Amino acid sequence: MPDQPKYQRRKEDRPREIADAAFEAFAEKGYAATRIDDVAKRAGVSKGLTYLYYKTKEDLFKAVVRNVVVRRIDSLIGDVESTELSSEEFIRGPLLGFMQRMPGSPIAIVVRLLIAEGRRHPDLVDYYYDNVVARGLAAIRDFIERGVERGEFRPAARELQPQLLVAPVMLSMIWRLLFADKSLDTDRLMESQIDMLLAQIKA
Amino acid sequence: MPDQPKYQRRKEDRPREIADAAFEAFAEKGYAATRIDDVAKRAGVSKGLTYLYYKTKEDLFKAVVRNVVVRRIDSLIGDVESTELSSEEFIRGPLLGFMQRMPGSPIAIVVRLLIAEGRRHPDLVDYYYDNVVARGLAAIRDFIERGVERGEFRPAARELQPQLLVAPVMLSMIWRLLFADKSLDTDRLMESQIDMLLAQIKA
Amino acid sequence: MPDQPKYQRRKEDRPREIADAAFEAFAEKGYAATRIDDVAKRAGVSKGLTYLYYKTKEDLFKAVVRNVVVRRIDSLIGDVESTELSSEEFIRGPLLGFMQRMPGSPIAIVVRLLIAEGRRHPDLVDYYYDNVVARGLAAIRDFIERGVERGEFRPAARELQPQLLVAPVMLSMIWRLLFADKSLDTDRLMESQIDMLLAQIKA
Amino acid sequence: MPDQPKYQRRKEDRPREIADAAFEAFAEKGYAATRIDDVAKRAGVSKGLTYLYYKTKEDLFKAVVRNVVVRRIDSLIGDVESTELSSEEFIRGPLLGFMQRMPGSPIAIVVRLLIAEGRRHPDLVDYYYDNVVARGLAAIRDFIERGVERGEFRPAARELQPQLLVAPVMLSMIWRLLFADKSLDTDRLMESQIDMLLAQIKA
DNA sequence: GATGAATGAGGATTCATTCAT
DNA sequence: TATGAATGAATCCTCATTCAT
Repeated sequence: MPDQPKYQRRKEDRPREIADAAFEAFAEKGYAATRIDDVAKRAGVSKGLTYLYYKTKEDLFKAVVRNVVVRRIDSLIGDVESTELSSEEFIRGPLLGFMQRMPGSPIAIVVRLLIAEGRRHPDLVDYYYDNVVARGLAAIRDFIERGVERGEFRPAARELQPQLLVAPVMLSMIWRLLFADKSLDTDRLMESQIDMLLAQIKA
Repeated sequence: MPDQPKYQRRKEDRPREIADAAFEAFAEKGYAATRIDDVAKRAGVSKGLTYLYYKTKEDLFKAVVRNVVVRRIDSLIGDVESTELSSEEFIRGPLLGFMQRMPGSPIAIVVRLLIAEGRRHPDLVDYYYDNVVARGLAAIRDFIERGVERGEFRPAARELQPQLLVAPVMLSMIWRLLFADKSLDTDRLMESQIDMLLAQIKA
Repeated sequence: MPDQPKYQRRKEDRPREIADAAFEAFAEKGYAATRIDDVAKRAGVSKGLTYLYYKTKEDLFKAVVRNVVVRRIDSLIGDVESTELSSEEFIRGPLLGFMQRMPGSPIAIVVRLLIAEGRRHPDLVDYYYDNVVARGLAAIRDFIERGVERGEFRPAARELQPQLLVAPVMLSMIWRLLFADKSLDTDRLMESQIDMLLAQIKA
Repeated sequence: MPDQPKYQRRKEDRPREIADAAFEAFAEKGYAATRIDDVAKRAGVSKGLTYLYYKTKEDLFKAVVRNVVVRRIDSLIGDVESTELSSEEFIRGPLLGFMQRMPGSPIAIVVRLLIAEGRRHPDLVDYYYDNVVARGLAAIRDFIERGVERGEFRPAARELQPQLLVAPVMLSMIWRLLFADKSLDTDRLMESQIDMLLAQIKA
């Protein structure tokens, strides 16, 4: 197809296209090893254009993280909140599903990027904490509180550290990132954790 | 004689000194941002000498990981194995202590390095898996088996995924690496997990 | 109609407007450090339009120099020539005034630009020499000749190098460009020089 | 001559060699148009080595200016001060010679560089002012004072602006830099100026 | 063995210039 | 004409690696 012009104007889409390409590249190679040239090539764009939308490589990195986080986290959390199931049904159903999807989601990759580069981008870490971690933990606490009020959970459930629910998700993420081939039934891991937690807090 | 060196160092220690310096540097700045010059300076050695012992920066990185892993893991695990307590006493005592020390140990830093750079060093990841993960998991399995045989644990304990014990350790590691300042009682997290697990498996 | 342009500008003015904007920019930052984008923004015009009138940045530079030179030099010299004063009155009056205005005039900035970039634009230097320097020197020579013929100056005045009159102007220009803050009474400098010159050549 | 090793260690000489090469390059092309690569090539050195001695291009520029100034100005001024001639003999002899050498000296090139780049390097301009301009002016004032005390100059000579002596030097410098080919007898220009000045101030 | 001066490939960034709209 | 998105060559600077001493 020799008709493809090498010069196209698509102002609207470029920033997202470039950020998406950058996400792929960072995911594959990490921040430091990714060359802007690579990103541009992936996005089908010249190196210079990247700089039109993102002043520096660091800017691009930040955009990528925020982008992925805001775009995905809302949809993930959104799924969870719209429910009228009993607490246990909800946990064993939508919540478990949500948790099981995390290790394969782009969030996992963002986590890796943050672990690798977080030191040099404390504002990004803060952003991630505020928009993902804090919100997630709050959601869990609210959910437990509601369960207690409904009489589904024992009052002592309020003492539960929400991170106990997150821990197997975290381990599964890291496991997959590092040992993709070494089998671990991450789904069952989370189920077991939920079993244990429910045994503890059910009324 | 002003030509006398300030201090006499045995040549045999040089490789280790360099690797230790490199570990510090990598821990502080990450792999990419660490310059060989930094490492040499930290080790009190010239840049050229570094290359005498480690052909490339990558070699040095690998040596660092292996070094830290073998040197520390043995001592950490060693502490745990020499015991004649009951299974529960052991878990609540030495094992818990071991787990609680992990997030602050060099292993946590190695984990970060592996997460950040693992993609490009699959052999390192394998090495880490074999020498840390696999050994750790096996140790847990052996321990449970012994508990079952002793009648301290229910036979169903054999089905337990050892990663359930590791999960809160993992989460605590990552939490500290990223959110050092955002308080989380990681000690209590691990205790709670152990409480839950014991409730599940105790005879 | 919101589509109506805020102000209507005649197309014929565009080249001059752009050149004026470029003059300002070059004056402020120098040739190399001036971006075409800056010039366009100053002119209230798009970058592309600049290229419609000036094929390259160099073209623009040349236009700027020629522009400023022709537009200003004529007005400056014009002020001087229309007179019927005696030679001494003329020198101490209009000519001195003209000289004293030079260091603050755009000519001074063109001089700086030529000094900085002249090497790469010999044609521009020639242009400047022909249109400013040669004309100026000739005017001085003519003036002296007239004074001699009128008996106001001694015949030996013909031997005078016109540059003696220009020298303090030159020094004042450079002084202001470089040492704006280090005070020098440039007006008095030129007066003194004229005193000395007149003492030499007066009949 | 295939024996010339491409790898030579001459730590002592490098900085000066590089600065000298840079001086040449800046003199020829100006600051902005000079590539570090050019400088390195001229110095017979790799690009990287330049950065070992000069952290940035700007540093190199500053070193060049300071270098040239300090190295040359002292020798030039030194020639002048060691004398026991009468004031007039001194002016017409060593001082005139000194002035006549200026336009062809490296100082002239530094002047051009400062005029071109001074805006962006105010500290350099200050340095130049303090080390060249101020010292030069002070020397002239001292010299006149001495002449007055000796009865060789009239007391009114103290009112003379030293810049009157410098003006033809300045003009000659600029003239040569720009109009090398357009003849001007700069030597005679300075002689004439000295004639005029002496006529004014001689007792 | 040690040193650190020297090399040079590699990558971020800028900006004059082009061209689809 | 007029715009400004898009291009890509050019250039600064870094740093792993080499090698004369």
